[in-house]
Amino acid sequence: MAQPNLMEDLVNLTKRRGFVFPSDEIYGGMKSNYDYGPLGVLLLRNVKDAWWREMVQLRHDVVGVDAAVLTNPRVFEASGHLENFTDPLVECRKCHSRFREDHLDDPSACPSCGTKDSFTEARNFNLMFKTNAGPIESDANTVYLRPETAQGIFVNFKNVLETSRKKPPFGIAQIGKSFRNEITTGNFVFRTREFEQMEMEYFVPPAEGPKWYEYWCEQRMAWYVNHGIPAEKLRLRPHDPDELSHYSAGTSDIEFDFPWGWGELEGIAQRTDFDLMRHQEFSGEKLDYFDPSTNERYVPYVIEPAAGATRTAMAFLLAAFDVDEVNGESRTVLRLHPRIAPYKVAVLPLSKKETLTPLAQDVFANLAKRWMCDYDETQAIGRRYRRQDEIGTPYAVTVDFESLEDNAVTVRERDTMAQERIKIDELESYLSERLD
RNA sequence: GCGGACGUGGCUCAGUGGUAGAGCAUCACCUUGCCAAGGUGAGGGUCGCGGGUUCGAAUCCCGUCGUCCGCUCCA
Repeated sequence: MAQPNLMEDLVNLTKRRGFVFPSDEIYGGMKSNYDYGPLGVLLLRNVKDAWWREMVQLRHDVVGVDAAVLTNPRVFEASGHLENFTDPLVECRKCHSRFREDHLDDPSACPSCGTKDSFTEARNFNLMFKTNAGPIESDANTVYLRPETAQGIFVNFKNVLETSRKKPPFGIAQIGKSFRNEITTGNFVFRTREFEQMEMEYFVPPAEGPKWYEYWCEQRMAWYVNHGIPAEKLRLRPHDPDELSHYSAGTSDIEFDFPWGWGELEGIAQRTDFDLMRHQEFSGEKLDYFDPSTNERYVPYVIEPAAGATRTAMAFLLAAFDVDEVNGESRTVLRLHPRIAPYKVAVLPLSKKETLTPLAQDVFANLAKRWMCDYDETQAIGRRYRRQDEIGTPYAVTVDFESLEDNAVTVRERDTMAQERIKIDELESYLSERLD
């Protein structure tokens, strides 16, 4: 059904039910910083786990790393981030519009006031956070918070190649926080200065670059669809040549139809051999691969699917948010894919009567070994179903007075509200068929 | 950073100079017992924060922090 205030409704839900809180709220908050509450941490972890499962666990050609956030400045000299990861900004003195200096030739970039000759001096603004390692602040111990996780993969290329017995085509995956001192943040958790990335660098023989680029574009689009985002809410948008990053020979964005317009969830970039060559040059270490089958040595080309975990979590929430009518009452339901839903199962004793508690807790204890489960015995059963609908729990298991006799429970499904009587012995296999 | 709108209990909002309110939510007890919003009771707000004007400020003024929209940017 139509959701004119989707964004508002979702933000309220995430606050009310404990998905996302503004950071440091009791001190007035901090701009565009968010903390993840009891449900949000589960959601976010599930997004990352689903990605890792697809990109690492189910593949024999990809391994993972977890590199440090604090990074030697030399890494970013080599990567080009110190030089290029900046925005030279000018401001119109009259209307205070701001422009990138290098975009001033574009006629569409003229200030709305019509003035073209009253700009401030260009100020270079590097998007990397800088700090100091050790007690003394000096240029000698400057370190940077990584603006992307990718460099932690490139600098470990040789280590992984030598220890993992992988050879191109193969990939190195990493999930972790990155930091960018963005000029403008906003749209809830969409653009924040601290965010979490899920990146994979896939190293291939140079000639195979285009082939693998297409392969990963398809794979990644399918991942979102398979995890519950309708295909019509997604698109793959190739970058124009002039919007390419300094390292890219071709990039496509996977974009989601956010309430405010299309926004990027993931970029799939052909980084060519740019990064490895530069690190080779700056570090003096050889970062190539010797192919014994051809007796050739080459620096691999890289295809990089780089996704934002936090904004992807938000896209899943937006796509899942639904309100429908049941018996004249409205029901808010998050139709999240079971793999993404914070809780997989809610165990609900029909009554709070002590007679049901031991069995219900027993059922909970068994299911909790395998899945994240909730347990709720307060108030009417219908109300409890609604509460679980609202946070996306795909299955509710109800223990009733019959259960004491027939050793069976009612399993209620979130989307259809259908119910089925299942023997407690068979509960785990019944659920695992639907959840795993 | 600039322009515009805004900021009252967990959520949605009323209150516009005279000692803080409602609905929902939460908790307890009762009732019911398979699709929420029956009963009784309770907890919870120095009205974002800091100054100022005033006998008196949620209400007026200034500053600040934060949110949303636009410019901008990108995972």
